[in-house]
Amino acid sequence: MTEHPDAPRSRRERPAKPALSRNGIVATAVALVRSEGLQRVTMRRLAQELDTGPASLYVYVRNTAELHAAVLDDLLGSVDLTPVTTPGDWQDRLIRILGSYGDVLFEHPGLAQSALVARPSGERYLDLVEAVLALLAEGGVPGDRAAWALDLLLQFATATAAEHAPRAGAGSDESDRAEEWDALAAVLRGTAADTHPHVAALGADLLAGSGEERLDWGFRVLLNGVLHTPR
Amino acid sequence: MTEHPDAPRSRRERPAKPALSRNGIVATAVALVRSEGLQRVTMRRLAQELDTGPASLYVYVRNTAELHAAVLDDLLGSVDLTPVTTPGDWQDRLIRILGSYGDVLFEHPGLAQSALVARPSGERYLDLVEAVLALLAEGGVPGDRAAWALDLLLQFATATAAEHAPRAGAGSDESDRAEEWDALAAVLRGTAADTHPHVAALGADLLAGSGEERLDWGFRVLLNGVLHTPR
DNA sequence: ACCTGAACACCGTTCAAGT
DNA sequence: ACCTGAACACCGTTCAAGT
Repeated sequence: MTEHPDAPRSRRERPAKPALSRNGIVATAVALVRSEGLQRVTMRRLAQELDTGPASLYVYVRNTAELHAAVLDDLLGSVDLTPVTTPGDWQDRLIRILGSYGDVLFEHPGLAQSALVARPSGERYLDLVEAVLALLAEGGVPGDRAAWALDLLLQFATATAAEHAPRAGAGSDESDRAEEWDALAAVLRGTAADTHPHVAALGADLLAGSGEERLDWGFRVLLNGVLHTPR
Repeated sequence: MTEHPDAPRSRRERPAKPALSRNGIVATAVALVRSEGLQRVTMRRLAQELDTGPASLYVYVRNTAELHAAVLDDLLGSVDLTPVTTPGDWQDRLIRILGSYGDVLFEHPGLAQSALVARPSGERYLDLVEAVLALLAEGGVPGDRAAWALDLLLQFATATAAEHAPRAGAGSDESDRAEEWDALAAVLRGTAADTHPHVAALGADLLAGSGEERLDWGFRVLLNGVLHTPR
């Protein structure tokens, strides 16, 4: 109303520093996570991006854990929930949704790690929960089991993604991971058959299979298990 | 042989600074984890305890992740593996072993978090793996399934323990966790039945049950699932 | 009332230089 | 050859003081 067309001409230099707000902070954090990865999204770095000091963020965000939860909830917006209403086997559709959830986390394993410790509870997360419960109900899973099955399924997907998080500290990556895998394979090969017969017998089979195959099998194990295990 | 009885009398002040070694470093780290918790066992703090600078540790330990893995493997020595050779139902015995593994991790959730990212591969871990595989074999689980079931079972126990890890940063504790739980309960109560009918229908049931009950049920779900899910 | 500079109390890791 | 002081490049969080 009484707003000047080009109002406060004070000290504004280029892109105009927008006022801080929780949404703005989270949105900037999401953009930063997308472009540079979670490791770089520290309170200090985020503050710098917003052209302020880190202390200012604490007016809108309780701590780093809460920030991560908010970022994750935002990213969860890209989970494909359409299989809820698609025709076909309910287990396959449920696994497709969980797989989509897993995909999001696989791109940000550090967030998966956070999610394990501080479960998100935002809008998008709630939508995901609703979708999973809807399909479990469609499959005839009793309510009391569905409640716990939900956690089992999401925890499995989350933990599997978290396994790929970079270890803190010095930048490692593919090479480190491969090295680790080789080391583990060597340990297994070197395991004496007389002290660890079962390990020796299975040998390389213990490491067989792609992550995707294992994930899919794990989901089916959980679903079959839920169907066969009353409380 | 040619050792002087009270040899190098040089600069030694009281408890005699022992020479550094990988074992000594890990043993000190374990003691420190036991007495002060993982959060306090940083490279710097550990070096201080050993009366040297942090750089010296890197002669014996590649990085923090490796140190954590070594500490965990040591602590795994207190996992009770006796149920392997005890009479009784194999599933119950297996769950007892997994429960004992879980107990160790529950005391050090931060280590559980590390274990998720950098799987241990030490002696004690191998003993645990052997025990789990032995019982799966006793239960008639085919080898190819047992190999993957092993990971599923250990990952579930590990992830469940990791959930209790303290969020990095400012010291939180019981009160923070209770607050979080209340917040989640409030979100569930406030969930509209028309947008999220299944969430609303289950309501507080979603949070029902103690951690122990859920853990036990989870193990049984996994075992039943494994028995019913070929690869 | 709202915001934040500056400080507090730390980190992991590396590497040039010492013994 | 082995070890390490000192530096590099950071952290999260708080709070007294400013506007």
